[in-house]
Amino acid sequence: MRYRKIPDETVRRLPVYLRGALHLSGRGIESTSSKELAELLGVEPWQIRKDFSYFGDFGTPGVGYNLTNLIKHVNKILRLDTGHKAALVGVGNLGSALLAFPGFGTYGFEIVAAFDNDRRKIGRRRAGLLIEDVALLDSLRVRAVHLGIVTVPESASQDVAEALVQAGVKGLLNFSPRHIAVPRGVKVITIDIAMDLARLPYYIRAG
Amino acid sequence: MRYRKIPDETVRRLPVYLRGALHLSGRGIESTSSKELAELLGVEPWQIRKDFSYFGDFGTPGVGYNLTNLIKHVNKILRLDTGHKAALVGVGNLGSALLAFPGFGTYGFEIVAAFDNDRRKIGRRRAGLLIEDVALLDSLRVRAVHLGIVTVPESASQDVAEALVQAGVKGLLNFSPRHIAVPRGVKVITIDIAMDLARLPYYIRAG
DNA sequence: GTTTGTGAATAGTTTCACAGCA
DNA sequence: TGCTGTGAAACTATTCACAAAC
Repeated sequence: MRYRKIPDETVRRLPVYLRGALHLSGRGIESTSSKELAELLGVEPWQIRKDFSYFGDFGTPGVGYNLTNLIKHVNKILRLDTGHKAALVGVGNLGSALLAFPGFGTYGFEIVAAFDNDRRKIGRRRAGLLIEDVALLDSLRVRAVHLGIVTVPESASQDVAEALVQAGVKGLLNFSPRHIAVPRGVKVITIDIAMDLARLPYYIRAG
Repeated sequence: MRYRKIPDETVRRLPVYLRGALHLSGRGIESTSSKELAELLGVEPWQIRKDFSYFGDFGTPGVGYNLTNLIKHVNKILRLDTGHKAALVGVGNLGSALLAFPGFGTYGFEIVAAFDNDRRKIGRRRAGLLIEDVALLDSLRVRAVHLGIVTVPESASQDVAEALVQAGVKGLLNFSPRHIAVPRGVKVITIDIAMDLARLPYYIRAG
């Protein structure tokens, strides 16, 4: 059935399915089933079918899902079909690692700008990208960059986020361990690495 | 009330509260309220109170929460009170960044070993830590290391995970973009950075 | 026979509203 | 008065089971 409200959890899982579909497709496979995809991704088949059911008929009963078709549809739903430019702010250890990280290309992202406030870094290059002065963040508006990756220290992340929003950025991937307040219409996803590690010991019983 | 089943979502949020409590405590503040903590962390006050209610009486009605007490209790619930040793496998860009990352200390973690399979890296140092041969992962057992951080390429992560489990590791923080299968009793938390970024465009309307 | 798509049942989580304590 | 702690209500998500499609 079409046009029901899409659960947030479904949106969270769609990139997982997309990753699996791209993986299989990259190996020359043309179609898959919810069972096969579920096994690959470590999820349940009915979850996949249910999630896809919110968006319409992806598959063919008795046969499965055509991968090209599946990838095309999920890309469209997630608005990944047009490609996206991102700017990274904070070229420290983590920032440098992300600039060199090939994984963003998988989903059609390209980091087109890097900023820092350190005079010794500005003007240099990392992973082929010129490091610009963070004071000149506003140039992102004319460059049509709508995504920002924040890898600055905790103490600077709110200010940097505000500057990015000021420059027209609509989505932020925040690696600093704190909540970032943004206006309506801007979405922040925070990855707090230490915090994720902090959940592990709870699940380790009688170790 | 004590000893109800603790929702997974509550366990996921406890490190957030801990982070907030540590932040306030570090500024010399002695007590807080669910309202103040909620504002700091960008969550709702009743959510905090509800979550804490699963574990017993943390607070004082009319007053709030004593931060020292709160931190001690949450640390204990999350089993962070004893400290944990972690080993990192894969000293590439991301791995190197994580070795230098100070945030793990916040929750009592220490990375005590780093491994790679690259002959040119083995024997060298990163962030003060000797890079060891991944073939000698088994030494982790006698070193009582129970947590592993996996920053190897996708193609190697399942093998590395199995070697870590073989060496007695009970919890894995996986940065490779794929599902890792592990035996019962071992917990994996996967951070797929590109995938998190891939969710952003969906939430950006009329941009 | 196989696999999808989905209502219905079940399970889990969030939110409310307020009693009770300091 | 102010703030916690928590049942109950409202909401959301997962799981099942099977009819329909190939």
